[in-house]
Amino acid sequence: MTCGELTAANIGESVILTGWVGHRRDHGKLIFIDLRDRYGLTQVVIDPERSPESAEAHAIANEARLEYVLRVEGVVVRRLPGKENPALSTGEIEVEAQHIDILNPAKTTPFLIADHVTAEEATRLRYRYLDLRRDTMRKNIVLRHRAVKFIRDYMDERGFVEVETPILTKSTPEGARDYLVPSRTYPGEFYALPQAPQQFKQLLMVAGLDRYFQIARCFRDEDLRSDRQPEFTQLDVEMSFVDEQDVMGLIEGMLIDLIHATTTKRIKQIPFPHISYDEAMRSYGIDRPDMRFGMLLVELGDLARLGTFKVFHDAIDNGGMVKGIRAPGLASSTRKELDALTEFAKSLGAKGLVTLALTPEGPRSPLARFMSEDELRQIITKMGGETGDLILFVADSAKVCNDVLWRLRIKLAEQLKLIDPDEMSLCWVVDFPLLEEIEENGVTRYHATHNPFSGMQPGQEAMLESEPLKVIARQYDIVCNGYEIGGGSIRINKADLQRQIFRLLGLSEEQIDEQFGHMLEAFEYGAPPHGGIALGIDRLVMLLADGETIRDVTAFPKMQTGQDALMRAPSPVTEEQLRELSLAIRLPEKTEQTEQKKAGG
RNA sequence: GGACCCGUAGUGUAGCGGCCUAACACGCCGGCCUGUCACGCCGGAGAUCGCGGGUUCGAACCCCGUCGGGUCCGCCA
Repeated sequence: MTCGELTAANIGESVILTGWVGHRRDHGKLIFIDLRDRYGLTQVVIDPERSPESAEAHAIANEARLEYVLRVEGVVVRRLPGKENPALSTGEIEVEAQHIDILNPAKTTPFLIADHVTAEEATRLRYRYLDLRRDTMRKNIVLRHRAVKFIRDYMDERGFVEVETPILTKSTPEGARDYLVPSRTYPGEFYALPQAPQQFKQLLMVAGLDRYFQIARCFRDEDLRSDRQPEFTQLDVEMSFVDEQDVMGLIEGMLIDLIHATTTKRIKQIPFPHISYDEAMRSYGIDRPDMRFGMLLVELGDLARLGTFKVFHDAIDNGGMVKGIRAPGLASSTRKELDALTEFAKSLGAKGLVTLALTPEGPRSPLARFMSEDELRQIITKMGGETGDLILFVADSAKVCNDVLWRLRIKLAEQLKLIDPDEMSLCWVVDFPLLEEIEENGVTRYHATHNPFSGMQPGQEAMLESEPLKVIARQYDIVCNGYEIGGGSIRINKADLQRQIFRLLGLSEEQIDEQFGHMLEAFEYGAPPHGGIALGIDRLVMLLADGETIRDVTAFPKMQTGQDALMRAPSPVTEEQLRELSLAIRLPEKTEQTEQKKAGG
């Protein structure tokens, strides 16, 4: 019998409940205890004058404190008329205690176990087992279970086979920093924890497994964010003899059903819209557009050349652009509010913000001094401005314009309450460039935007030599509410083409053979055309749960420093353990600067 | 590696140069209470204001450093 299941239908039954003391309301004679377990809350009432046994129960209830573990024997009774609690599923009844055992007392907890009480992150994580007793946290963990269960069933029903791939594997040069595990038997050599099962799943396709998936743990030794943990879980999928539509169709269907099965949220648009990378950057300034609201970015183009406004002209002359965003109803913003927006923009790298307020009395803007009324009107028309709007411009490089405006767009939407919390907006971002140019130690080189295994649009192989940056990948990202929740591609399955990509990425023949020889070799034994996708389960569940951070949907997450506050990891190991692994610790030397500061105080 | 925010009883907050002998709520301890449900009432304990240094007649409050947590950039799909 659980604390969540008793209803009027059980009236008269003798029951035994076990759980934690959630609340205790002591009226001197009468005592009410809200007994809590995973399933809910049941009110236990202790009346000392009901019977000789209940007097004994009363004495024990008198001792019980918050979070004590109790076993209650009693009878289910209907609550007195007018005393029902409609907020509770068990609110029609209560359990009249005949006998109570304290199974275990509890120290006063460092924070109250209640949803309206929140402690600092570090305290919550240090006592995670208490934090997880809270209603929302427990619901999040259960929701995560249901989501993963749903996904497993969905994939299974469609013929996918879940295959476990190694956790101890090989370090590879591309991508994130690896977590390394020293080998005892091969002194000086290391395993690496997988950043993703990418290569294994492709090898499973060569093996003819045809439809693979895995709820896979992945590891990346990079700094944390609210939506990034060093270990995280992916739904990893790979399929043979498929094209982009097959993979996207499968995942789209799964996400729609998953959202409907686990939440009451509406999906803004089905089928999910497709948007090209270029269009996403143009209209949203970011490759993971939040499509729950409008306020698209607009580039002024030649209109920026109207008038004599030097800020605009300079931006264009320096190869940049002028881009703006229209905030409905903000024309009446005060000087102070505009300054705050400008400060925000500056903190993101803009030199400033050019404002244009469309007040009922007419446009108010620094621009007015530098152009005619007619010219200003052209710009307003281009921006779709209406009376009452505030238009904000950034004049800079494309990168700065986009960086500033996509954040400004989100900030303004939150401010204007344009985001409906009951709505989810998903979209596919497609037509990514295969390669991008990055600068590393002063040297520019090519870098795979997704991963080095992504294929390219048919017929573009020749462009790899002539204009590699214009090659479009067969890649697709799935974006939900402005979060990238997954991405994948149709892969390369030909050894020579794969080798060419590695070369373009700057790997020597020796490196290719050493690092990826096994893949290239496998491709020579009849590798089928194949492609797949990986979805970030943590982020996905966070969105389903309306969470602010993936820590809230992870049972035992790490702090931003990468430490586990509960287990106190990482931690030193013994000299003996190091010796077995042929390892010696060489700590970084203290910098002279630190010493000087201390001495100079 | 960098920027910003936070750090005051167990928890969450207020106080932001002298009205502080540090306040409030919840929790904790004691007492009262037979219908509460974030019960109520009365009383009590509990804080060297993260730590170190400085400025000042005087610092929780200002400055510098440092530690811890968070958000972000870099990094990372």
